[in-house]
Amino acid sequence: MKDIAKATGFSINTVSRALRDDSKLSEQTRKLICDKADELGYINNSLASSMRLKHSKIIGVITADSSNPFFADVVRGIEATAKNYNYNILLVNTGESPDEEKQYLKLFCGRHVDGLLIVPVFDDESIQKLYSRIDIPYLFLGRVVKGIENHSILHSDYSSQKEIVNYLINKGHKKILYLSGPDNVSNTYQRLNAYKDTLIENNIDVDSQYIIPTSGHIEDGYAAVNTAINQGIKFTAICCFNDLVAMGVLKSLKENNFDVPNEIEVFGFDNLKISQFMQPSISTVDVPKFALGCEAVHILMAHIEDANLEYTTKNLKTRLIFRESSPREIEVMSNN
Amino acid sequence: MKDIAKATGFSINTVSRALRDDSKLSEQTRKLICDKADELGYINNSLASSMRLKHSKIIGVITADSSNPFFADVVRGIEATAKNYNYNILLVNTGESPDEEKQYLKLFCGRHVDGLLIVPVFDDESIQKLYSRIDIPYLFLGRVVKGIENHSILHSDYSSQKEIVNYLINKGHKKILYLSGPDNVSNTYQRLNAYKDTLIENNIDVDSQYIIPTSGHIEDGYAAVNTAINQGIKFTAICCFNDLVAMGVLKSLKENNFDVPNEIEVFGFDNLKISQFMQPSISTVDVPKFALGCEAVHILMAHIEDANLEYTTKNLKTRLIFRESSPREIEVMSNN
DNA sequence: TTGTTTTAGATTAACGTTAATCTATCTAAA
DNA sequence: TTTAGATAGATTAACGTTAATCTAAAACAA
Repeated sequence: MKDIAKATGFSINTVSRALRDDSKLSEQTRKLICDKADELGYINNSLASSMRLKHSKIIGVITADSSNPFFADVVRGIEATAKNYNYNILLVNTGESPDEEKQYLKLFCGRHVDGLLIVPVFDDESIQKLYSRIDIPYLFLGRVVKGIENHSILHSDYSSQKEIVNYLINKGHKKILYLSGPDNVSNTYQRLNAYKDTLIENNIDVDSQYIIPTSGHIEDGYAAVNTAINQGIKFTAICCFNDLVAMGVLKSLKENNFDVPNEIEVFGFDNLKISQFMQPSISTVDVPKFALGCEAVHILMAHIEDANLEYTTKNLKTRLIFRESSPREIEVMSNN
Repeated sequence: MKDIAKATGFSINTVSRALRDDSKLSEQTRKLICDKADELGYINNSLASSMRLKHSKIIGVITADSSNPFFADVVRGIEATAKNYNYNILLVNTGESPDEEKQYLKLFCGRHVDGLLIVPVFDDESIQKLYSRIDIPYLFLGRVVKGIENHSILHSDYSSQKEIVNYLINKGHKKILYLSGPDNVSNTYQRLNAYKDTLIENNIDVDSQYIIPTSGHIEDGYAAVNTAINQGIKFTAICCFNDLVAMGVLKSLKENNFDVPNEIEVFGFDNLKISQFMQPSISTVDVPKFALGCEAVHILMAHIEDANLEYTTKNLKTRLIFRESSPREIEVMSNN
């Protein structure tokens, strides 16, 4: 800007105004300055602007793992919507580590992002304290943080998982394997509890052998089922923490010559795009991932615009999707 | 910092030094200040620091689509490596649009990122001009930009694709469908040229009917094969621009009752993790995605540290991976 | 005692932008 | 002719941090 001022003879401030159409400078002056700016390849230094303006037009996104297709979709939603508001996103991954989460939280505060969208880990007291101190608007995506109410935007984990288990039980399944999710993630507990509760409500014993923890990756599903089979555990259906796990499950089942769905039915969770391309295609819960990201930005923006706006937790609708790995028709199982 | 200064009675500058262990203040003073900083929950304003320091410790990443598992892996590599250098990344997606690329390029320059890692679109003159003006170190990932040499870090697209086609021809295939990639991407041309060149070298006519453009998504592969079959095109092998397309191909083939690989062999590209979990598992080219990201950061850092370092293009090694969709054994085809 | 060195900390300018406030000039109405 | 009002642009302080430079006091040697 200094160079432009020097080159055009105007004051540095007049240049700033011209570049922003701020005050009514004469069209002639404005044009002159802007042309010179183009010529010199001027690019506004947004560090300086942000510092002065007290906002950065950036929203910080702390996700667990953006290479996971689930979060990737959420992030796409965030990005697309943020762009409409003329915001950019700064994206980091915690890999589900509370320490990373804390570190990035501070980083973003220091960079003065205008808002924060977080896929948080579940259970860590010091994080709670950190959040209580943060004066930037923030929202949790698809998860809940103990002790911090009303900052989440959720998808109905508990009820969806219940629906699945109920459906399988109604179909006659009694031996349902549950491949659970990673440790420090609220969805894991909600889904697992739904599984247990539903069994109990239907007078089926909850056998801890039938609950296998995974970290939610495709190879975990593969390994878990292999192990279960080797241990001689008998089952006629498998509920997976997510579609990725279900994909691994399918491979193990195939290698062990189990017919899906006729011998074993498989249910995933999330409705990743690939799931419909698997053979067999995977029955699952459609979680509105992209919409979750969009909605989160909308809500966050409302909080950015009005610092006094009260937080409320929102719950997004999901729906079961029946595909080849566990088709809707009751007949399939009634034959057995 | 002002508050800390006020609270402790030291000058604002002494506070700054204490917080950075900069000069040798007495341990007592340092401790006093740092404790107070903790108490007040002080977080360094990195906007101000960056402005003063002339570096941001951020590297800007412009990717085509980070929800694509390929780029997701690359980004993971970038992120992991950047973290070792104590850098953070600012991630944006262009969706293969030259305009977006230009816009983000300016954005990052304005934000004074210390370096730029870009998955660029191919063919746009104005972008060339932009790049020539940028005074921030930058590298292109896995792609080439016309007119800007030596800024790329590549994987051997042309030679890998040739290897595949040669392999299929040697197996006896003459009718090889090629599902090509998106329009403005250098890999598309390199792979397509490899396909054409190899056919010609083997005295097989290049029939334009056998080359079907896709935008590289899973549903494109599905649609393309459906169309080809409906048009009555006969083929015994399909080369896909990438694994995603191959996955769509597999579904179409299955629905149309073609046996893979006995009737039709399928080859992908990229070696996504999921590819080995497909049924049948997909033969493909292993592109070192994560390593590409890592390597890119290493090189970029070298350029950040030494502005005069000369750019050279690096080519990463790939290798063919034979799986069920096109197994290695020659016997498979020699029966036909 | 004097002078030199060391230690501890303060003063100040700067990074690039913005915005409140101010000044000068021109126009037009009273 | 005088003056209010509009128009065009300049001056200046501020955002939060850092670093070069400076000052004061203490420590030590000759």
